[in-house]
Amino acid sequence: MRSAPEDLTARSRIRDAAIELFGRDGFSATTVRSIAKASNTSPALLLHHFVSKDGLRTHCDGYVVETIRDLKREGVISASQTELIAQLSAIPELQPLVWYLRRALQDGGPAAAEFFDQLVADAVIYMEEGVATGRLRPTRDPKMRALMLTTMAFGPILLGEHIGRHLGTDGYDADAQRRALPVMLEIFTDGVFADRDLIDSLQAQLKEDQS
Amino acid sequence: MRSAPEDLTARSRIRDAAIELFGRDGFSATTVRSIAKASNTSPALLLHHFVSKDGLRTHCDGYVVETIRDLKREGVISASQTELIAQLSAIPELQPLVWYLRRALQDGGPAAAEFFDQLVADAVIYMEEGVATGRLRPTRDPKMRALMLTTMAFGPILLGEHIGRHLGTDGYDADAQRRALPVMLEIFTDGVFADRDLIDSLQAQLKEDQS
DNA sequence: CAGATCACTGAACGAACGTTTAGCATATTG
DNA sequence: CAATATGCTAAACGTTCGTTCAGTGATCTG
Repeated sequence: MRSAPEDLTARSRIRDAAIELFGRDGFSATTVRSIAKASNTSPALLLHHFVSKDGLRTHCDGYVVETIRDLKREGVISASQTELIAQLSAIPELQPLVWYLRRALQDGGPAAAEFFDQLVADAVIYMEEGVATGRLRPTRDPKMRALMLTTMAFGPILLGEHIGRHLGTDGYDADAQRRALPVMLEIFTDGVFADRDLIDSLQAQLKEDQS
Repeated sequence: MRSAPEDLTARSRIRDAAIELFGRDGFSATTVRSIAKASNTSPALLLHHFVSKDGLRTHCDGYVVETIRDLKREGVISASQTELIAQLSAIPELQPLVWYLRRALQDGGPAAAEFFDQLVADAVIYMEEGVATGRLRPTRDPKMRALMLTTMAFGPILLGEHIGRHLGTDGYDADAQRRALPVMLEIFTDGVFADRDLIDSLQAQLKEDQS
């Protein structure tokens, strides 16, 4: 993933090939033999290093989570969920990582959970700072807002195929993100609802429920 | 899906079981034998009716798309993408349909594409009406806004597992949606960004590019 | 330099997969 | 009433799956 395959140890070549194939085709559609072939090794060596196919998945999960954490610490990528994936996508070598995360977030499992929770926790802090400096509006429920904004930020990423079909791009790539930016800023600066009836009536009702 | 399994023909029982299992476990993790068992039939009968496992998938795709279209026409569910899934989730018998769509949207395929495109097209119309009546803010790019709002609306649905973990709910169910509603209204009424620097500078730049 | 450890392989195993086949009832049709 | 079609099944086929095994050559170790 970082240099030419022939330079790396067989163990890391297997891991990189697995991350790419698991992410692209899914876990159960990826065979041990296809990973061995893609990494120029043998099925037996794969199991020699990782015990079983499930063991390899667990190893990949841990590796991906750790890599993301390292990239954050090194400042290569920021902790903001809206920018994180964009930044990852901008580095071609890390593209398989994005695919893998995409697949893992949907299929579940501990790696995806840890990744997602870290993202939400970061968003809470990031937004607290934004509110303090006056860049972001305050909210009555910071944790809920961070949670919902994080999940919504993943919508375009998870459905990148359909965005690509509409915009003629390769998924939700840099070009698509650039073209979507104006309406995204529109939405998140001025909102979408023009009148305040909806939110006012809800807040009145919530106050009534409290008393 | 509509009444007790023993009342239906074997053909429809197979189809319903397939929709449930494909949606829950994915296509390649679901076996012909497991579908046959869940529908109280035999693998041979499944292939007698649907030629192959792929044929069954194609049939399910068509059935799901057609069912959604019928429900829209009958007025059981609305065409608004933000409410559609919530309305589908509210009808327990249709829950497998939501799972199936979720899986199909991620895996791709013609059924998911048609479903998604229909959703975006409906959103464009729905929002045009909203702007005309003054309920929604106007936008410079109605199609792009409809596209992005539709994809973002799917974020919480696709990542329901993680929302459930944070809120203690069963995914993005009715309870989770109710609790998220205040911040969602907050976000889509007042926005998130407090100052207009971001959007102003972008618009200035866009104007500059035009000239 | 003997012995243990390590990276690695080809061949094979049992299980499970999607699919085929031959055949059995029960209707429908000429 | 014979003939055809339909709904359905048990058994088996060939393939591919994840995994095991026996063994080879290189490298490290005492």
